[in-house]
Amino acid sequence: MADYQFQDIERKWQHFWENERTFRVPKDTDTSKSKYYVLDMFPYPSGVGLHVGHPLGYIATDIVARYKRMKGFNVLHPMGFDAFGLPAEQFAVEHGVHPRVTTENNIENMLRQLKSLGLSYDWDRKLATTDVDYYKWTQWIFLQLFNSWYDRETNRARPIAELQEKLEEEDDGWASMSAADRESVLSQYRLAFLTEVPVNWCPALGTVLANEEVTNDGRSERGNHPVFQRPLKQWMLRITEYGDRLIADLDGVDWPEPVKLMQRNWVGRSEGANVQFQVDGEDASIQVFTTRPDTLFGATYMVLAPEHPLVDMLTTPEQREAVTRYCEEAEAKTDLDRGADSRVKTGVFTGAFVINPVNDSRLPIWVADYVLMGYGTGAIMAVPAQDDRDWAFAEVYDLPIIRTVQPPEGFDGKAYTGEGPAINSGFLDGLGVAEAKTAMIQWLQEHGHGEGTVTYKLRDWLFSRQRYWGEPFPILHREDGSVRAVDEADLPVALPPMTDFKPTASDDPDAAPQPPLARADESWLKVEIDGVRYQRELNTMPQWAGSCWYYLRFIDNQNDSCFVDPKREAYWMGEKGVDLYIGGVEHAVLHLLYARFWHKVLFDLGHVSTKEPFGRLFNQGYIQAYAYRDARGIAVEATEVVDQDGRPAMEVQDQPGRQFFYQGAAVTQEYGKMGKSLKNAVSPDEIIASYGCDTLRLYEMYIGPLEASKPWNTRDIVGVHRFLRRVWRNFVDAETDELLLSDEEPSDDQQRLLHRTTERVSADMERLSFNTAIAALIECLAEWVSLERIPRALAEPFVLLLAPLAPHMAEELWQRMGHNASLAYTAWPEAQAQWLVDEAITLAVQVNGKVRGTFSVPADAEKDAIIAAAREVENVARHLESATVHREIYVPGRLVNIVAK
RNA sequence: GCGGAAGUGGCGAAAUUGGUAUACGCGCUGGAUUUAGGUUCCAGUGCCGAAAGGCGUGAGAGUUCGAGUCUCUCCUUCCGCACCA
Repeated sequence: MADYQFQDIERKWQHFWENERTFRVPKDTDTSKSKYYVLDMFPYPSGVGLHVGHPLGYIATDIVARYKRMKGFNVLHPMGFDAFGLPAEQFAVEHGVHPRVTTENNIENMLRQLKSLGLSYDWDRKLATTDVDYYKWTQWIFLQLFNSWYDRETNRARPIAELQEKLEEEDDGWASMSAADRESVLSQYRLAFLTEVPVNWCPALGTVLANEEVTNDGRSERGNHPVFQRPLKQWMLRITEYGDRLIADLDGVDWPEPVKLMQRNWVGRSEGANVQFQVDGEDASIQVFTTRPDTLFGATYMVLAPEHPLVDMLTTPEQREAVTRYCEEAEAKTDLDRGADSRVKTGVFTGAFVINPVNDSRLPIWVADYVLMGYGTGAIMAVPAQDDRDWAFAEVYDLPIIRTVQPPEGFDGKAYTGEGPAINSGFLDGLGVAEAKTAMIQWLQEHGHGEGTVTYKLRDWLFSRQRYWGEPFPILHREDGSVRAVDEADLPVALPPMTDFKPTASDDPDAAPQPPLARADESWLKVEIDGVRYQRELNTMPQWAGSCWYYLRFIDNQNDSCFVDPKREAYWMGEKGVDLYIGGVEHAVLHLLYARFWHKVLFDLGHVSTKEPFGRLFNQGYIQAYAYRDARGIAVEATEVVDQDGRPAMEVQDQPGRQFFYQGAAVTQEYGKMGKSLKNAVSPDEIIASYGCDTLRLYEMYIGPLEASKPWNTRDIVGVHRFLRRVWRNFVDAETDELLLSDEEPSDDQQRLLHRTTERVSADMERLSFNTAIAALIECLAEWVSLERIPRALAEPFVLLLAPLAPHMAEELWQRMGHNASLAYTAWPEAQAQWLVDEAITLAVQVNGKVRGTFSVPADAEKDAIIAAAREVENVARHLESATVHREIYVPGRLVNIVAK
C-alpha cells in the first residue's frame, strides 16, 4: 500500500506550511540578506473560480520564489485580490446581495483554490483593494496627486503649497484674487483636477470610461456597449506631464520589447513644430502641428477637422451649405465609420485661404474628417508630395503637389516619405531631412511664425466613474462649486452602506450620468467643518486605482500610520523595484502605464525610492484548448464531443482525419483561449483530484515555454505523472514503505550526471525555462531506475532540485531521509566544476560540412591528434579517398570539419 | 495599411555564442510482467529506401568550411495600433 499517495502527501504538507507559517516573512526581517521580490498580477475574484489557465503564472512565480529561498534570498512573495469593479457590482445588482458579500465569498473560494496548488505565498500579507484599511491609503495617494503640481522646470511633481509660494512671489495679481479664483488657478496645475472635457460616456453602463477602456471601434471594453463622446465635468489625472518619462524610463527596465513598444506607441510622442498660418483677409490665424516642418514649402492646402472651432467663422457664404452638411455628417459618424474606409478621402472647401509664411502663397482651407480634433491642433498643413494621406486627398480633389524632398532615382511611388535632399524649398535646398527640420524651426522662431514642440497621443486619465463599488474620492464640494480635500486625519472615507447601489443605465446617449452615491444617506452626503457646509464627491475611482500601488502595500500591509514604512520600502524595492513581475500581456498598457505613473508621482514626492516599480516584467502565455461548435455556431461542452469511432475528442483531437460529433450531430473544431464562452475550461480541482497538484504544477510548466501560448491536453498529463511515480518508486519500497537509499559513494559517472543535471536545472531556473529543467530531471532519473538503492549523496541533491517544481513530494522524501525541518530554506545544490568535465568527449566529423561519423577522444587531447583520429574514422576515410584535403577545422568539444575536393 | 512575435516529426516541444537537428514528454508499434487492468516495465519510432545511401527546421535566394540560428525576397498564423499629421 506504499504506492505514491499524493492526496495524503499534499494535504499533509499544505497543512504543515500553513501551521508552521513556513513562508512568512517577518515585518522586520533580516535586511543584511539580499532581497528578492517576486510578484503576480493579482486576480479579480470572479464568481466562477479558476480554470487551469489562471495558475500558469502563479506556478511559475512560486517555483522562482522557492528556488530563490533555497539560494539564500529573503523572498517576498505575496498575493491579494483586485476586488473593486463592475462584475461584482453587476452580480450584486442581479442577485440583490451587497457586493461586499459576493466579493468576500469569491475571495474565499479563490483562496481555497490557490492554497490547493501549494503556492508558497506569505498569506499574512494578503490584501484586497476593497479592504477599508487598504483603500484608505488609495485615497491618501489620491490626495498626494490632488496636492501636487508638475514643475516643468525641474521636471518633477512638487507639493502644491510650493506653487502657491511661487505665485505669491511672482504676484501677478495673486494677492488680490478671491479664494475661489486662486483655487481655480491652482486646479489648472493640480495632478488631480476636476474639469469639463469631452469624455467617453457609456450610457448602457451608466458611467464614463478612460480612453484605455474603449476599444478602437468605439465600444466599451467591458460589455461591448456603445460609447459616446460628451463634454462632462469629471476628475482627471495629469498623466500627460509624465509622457516623456514614461517613455524614457522604459530603457532602464527589463521588460519584453513588445510591451515597451506598446507603451511607447500609446504615449505616442512626436517631435515637430507648431506653425501659425495667417488667414487671408481676416484678423485670425490657424495653428497646425507638423512633424515635417522641413516640407513647409510643399504645403499646397490646409485641412481643419470638422469639429475645429474656426470652421464656422472661416466658411464663406457660397460654401456654407456644403460645409455645414459635411460637418453634420461627420459628427453623426462614429469613430468606427470614420476609420473604416480610411483610404477613401472626403472633404469640402471652406472658401477661405491662409498665407504660407515661407513664401506668401495662398493655400485653400478645406474641412476633412481625416484630420482629427483630438490630436495636435486639429488642423494640418497638407503636403501631398511627402504624405500618403495628403496625396490621396489631393488626387481626389485635384489639388497641386510640389515635391520638396528629392526621391531616389527610380522611385515610382506617389508620396515620398523617406530621406533625401530638400528641393523647391528656398533656403533649405540641399539640406537633409533632419537638418532642414532644424533650420526651418529656427526660421519659424526667428520670424514669429511658430516654434519647435512635442505632441503626444496620450490623453489625461479620466479618473472618475459613476459606480458604487469603488473607492470614494476624499473630496468635499462647497456650495459655491469649489472643492477641498478631506483632511488626512479624516481618512478613510468609507463607502456608505446602501441597499440600492444600482447604476443608472440607459440607452439614451443624452442621459446624464447619475452616480449611485447621490442616493446615499444625508448623514454621509453632508459634512460640516468649521461651520462650512459641504457635500461629498459622488463619483468613485476606477478599478485601476487599487492596482496602481498594491505592490507597495504588500511590503507593509499592516501599517496604519503610513502607506508603507520608508525603511521597509527602501529594502524591498531596492535598486530596481519588484525583481520579477509575472502576468498577462493584456495589461501591457492599462495597468502597467497607470501604475508607473502613480509610482513616478510618489517618487517625485519622496515617498518611494525607485523611479520604476517593476524592474523585470515577464508575460506568461495563455493556456488554450480545443473547442467545438454545432451547426448553429454555438459552443458545446468539449468534454462530451467524440470522434467517428466514438473516442472522446480530448484523446484524439490532435490526430489527423478526425470528424467530431456532439450528441450525434457533427461539430466543428477550433482552438482558443480557455474559458467559459468556448465551454472548454478545465478546472484545476478535478486535475488535482485525479493526479495531485505536484503533477498539475509539473504539467503546466512542462507543456512549453512560459511565455508561449500552448494547448491544454489532459491526455498528456500522464507523462509527468509517471515521472513523479517513478521518482517515488525509486526512493520508497512499494512493499515495505522503506526508504531505498544506500550509503555507498557514487561512481564518477554518477557524480558527473548529478552535477551536470544540477548545472542544467540551475541555469533553467534562472531563465524561467522550467520545461527543460523538468526534462533534465527526467533524464537524470532515467539513468538511476536500474539501481536497487540510490546513493544518498545523489538522492538528497536530486530531491532539492525537484523541490521548487514538485514541493510536496520533495518535502515528504526529504523528511523520510531524516531531516526534521522543511527543505524550503535548505541550500540549493551547487554544481562543482570538477564534475562538469568529462574524461572522454565524443566529436562529430564532417566532410565538406556533412556529418560522416563520430569518434571519442580523451578530453585533454591535442588538436593535431584529434584531427588525425578524425581522418581515420571509417566512413570519413572513405569520403577522403581520391580527394585532396584543403582545410581542417576543429571546433573544440564539438566537431572536426574536413574540407576536401 | 503600419508595427511586433512566430512557423521544426502524427502532437506538445528541445537545440546559451553559427558547430552532431528533433533532447524530454504524449501518441503509435512490438515485447515483458500480471489472474486481470494500467496511472506498470523494456525496446523501437523524422521522411524515402531492401540496403548503401539520400532528403529533411514555411518557400526561394545569399553569406560561410559549416545555417533551425545571420542577410534579403516572399508565403502563412497570431498579437498590437489604426487617417496620430
